[in-house]
Amino acid sequence: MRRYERIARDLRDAINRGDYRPGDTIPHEPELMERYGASRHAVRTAVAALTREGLVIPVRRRGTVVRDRAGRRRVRRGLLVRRDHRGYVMPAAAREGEPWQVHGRPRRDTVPIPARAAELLGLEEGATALRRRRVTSPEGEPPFQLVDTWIHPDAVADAPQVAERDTGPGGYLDRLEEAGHGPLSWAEYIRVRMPAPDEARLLGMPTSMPVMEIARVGTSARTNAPVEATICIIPGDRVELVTQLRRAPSARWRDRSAHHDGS
Amino acid sequence: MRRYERIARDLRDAINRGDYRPGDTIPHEPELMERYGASRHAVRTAVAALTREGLVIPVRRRGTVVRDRAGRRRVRRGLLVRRDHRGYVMPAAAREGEPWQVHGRPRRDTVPIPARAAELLGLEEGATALRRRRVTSPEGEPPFQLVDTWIHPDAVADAPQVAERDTGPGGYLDRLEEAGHGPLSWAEYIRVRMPAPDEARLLGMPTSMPVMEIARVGTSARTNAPVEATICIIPGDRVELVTQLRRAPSARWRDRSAHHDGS
DNA sequence: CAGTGGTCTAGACCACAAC
DNA sequence: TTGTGGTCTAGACCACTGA
Repeated sequence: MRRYERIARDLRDAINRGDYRPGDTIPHEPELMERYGASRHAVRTAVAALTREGLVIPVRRRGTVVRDRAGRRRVRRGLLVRRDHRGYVMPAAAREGEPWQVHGRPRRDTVPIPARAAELLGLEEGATALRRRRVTSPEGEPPFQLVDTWIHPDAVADAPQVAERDTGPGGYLDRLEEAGHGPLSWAEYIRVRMPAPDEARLLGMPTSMPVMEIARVGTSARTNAPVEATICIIPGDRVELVTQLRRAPSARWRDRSAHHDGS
Repeated sequence: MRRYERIARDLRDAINRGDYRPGDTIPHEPELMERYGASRHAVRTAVAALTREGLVIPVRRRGTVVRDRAGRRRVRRGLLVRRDHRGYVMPAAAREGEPWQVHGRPRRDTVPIPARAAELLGLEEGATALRRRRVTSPEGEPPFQLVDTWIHPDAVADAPQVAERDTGPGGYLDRLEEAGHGPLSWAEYIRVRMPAPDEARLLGMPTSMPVMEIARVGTSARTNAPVEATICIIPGDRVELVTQLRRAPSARWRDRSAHHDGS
């Protein structure tokens, strides 16, 4: 067993035993170096392993903190866009009636549009667009998802209220639909990738843990072009998509009583 | 710009320019150390960055090889289990009639069941079970998916032919259904994680790139318990799940002509 | 301002796997 | 046998940032 493996194992066991609880810090680097007679590199390699596993997260000035692992949420995937009583699209992970909270304060900025959002909206990379950004989770849990909503500049021109702080009853989607783009239709794109540093920071997750990216693009019924894109980033250890499958008509089932053996 | 960033940028540009083509090796470590006057650590950090991006993959003895990036496949997700003319479940990524190939030779082993498969089949971890393992891709492309099929030991007892090399017409699923478990019903579970070293090796991908894990569990109509689980691992840069969404009945659309503003 | 993160040097040894 | 991967030592300096 390698030295860093031994250090990592000891720390992992201690965390799993509860010697260190969520929010506690594990011993800092100089102490681990002394305790194991190891170089800083070896200690850092050990802690990096725990970080990749999502057990701990380094926090500047405080030390390496044991992460609150809230467990995996099963996200039931259907084919429906659900909207809550205010008209906002419900998080796919939300159970009916379940209270959700916002972490920090939601942002509303006009920023240079990154490659992925530009691709989804059919824009040039580097142009600026309106972004709404918020971090949410089920009530009482650590951050679950980072949600960015991008609105196409043309659509903002059609429905200026979508750029306001208060988008009015039913939210920005109703404004877009009223402005001649309704009824919107949506497609969903799911990818796997590593988080950008700012995404990881906002989600309280290590950059070495992958995320699931769920992008939903709303297309105008009038122009048949994308008008809004919502990109949802979820830490990989927090989510599992679940779907009940049906048997396709071609997926025959022959039971043993019906034994005519047709090719 | 950090030294390793500069090295990484130069190599990235050279690869994108086509100076190094898929299958070529980039200059090896001693040469890069000399060319940039950098330590091995700095050079390795630079190459590690390219590896994370999926541009290159280290191959023992050959060097660091430029990866054949076959691009992302859009996997249209529906709710149906499709089976081909032989009765086998079709890869979700397969287009109708598209030829697929197998990489290496399919394996059929009785091995200790890992945690994930045990969980899906409701077995104790460490017990042994029958695994069929194969790596497939669309014809002519590098490995796309690693598919492991696990069959519950009880189900093997019910339908011994599923453990044979030739599982007969319609494949193992027909054998299970004939043995009294039909019609099977399936659920699908999608997760995000980092690959195990052997998974990464079989898929020709770096261990620092995430994978999408798509698990399909078949449940017996008779016992109402899982009888088979198929776990499909796909490199994160090769796949995108796509779903067309429908509007839920509650997701009202009010057009501007119908302006009665009902709360 | 302490304790991380990140970068960097200049060495070392062993394992592994493909050519 | 060669060129990786991986591990390790023993240093160094700077940046960041939250208590």
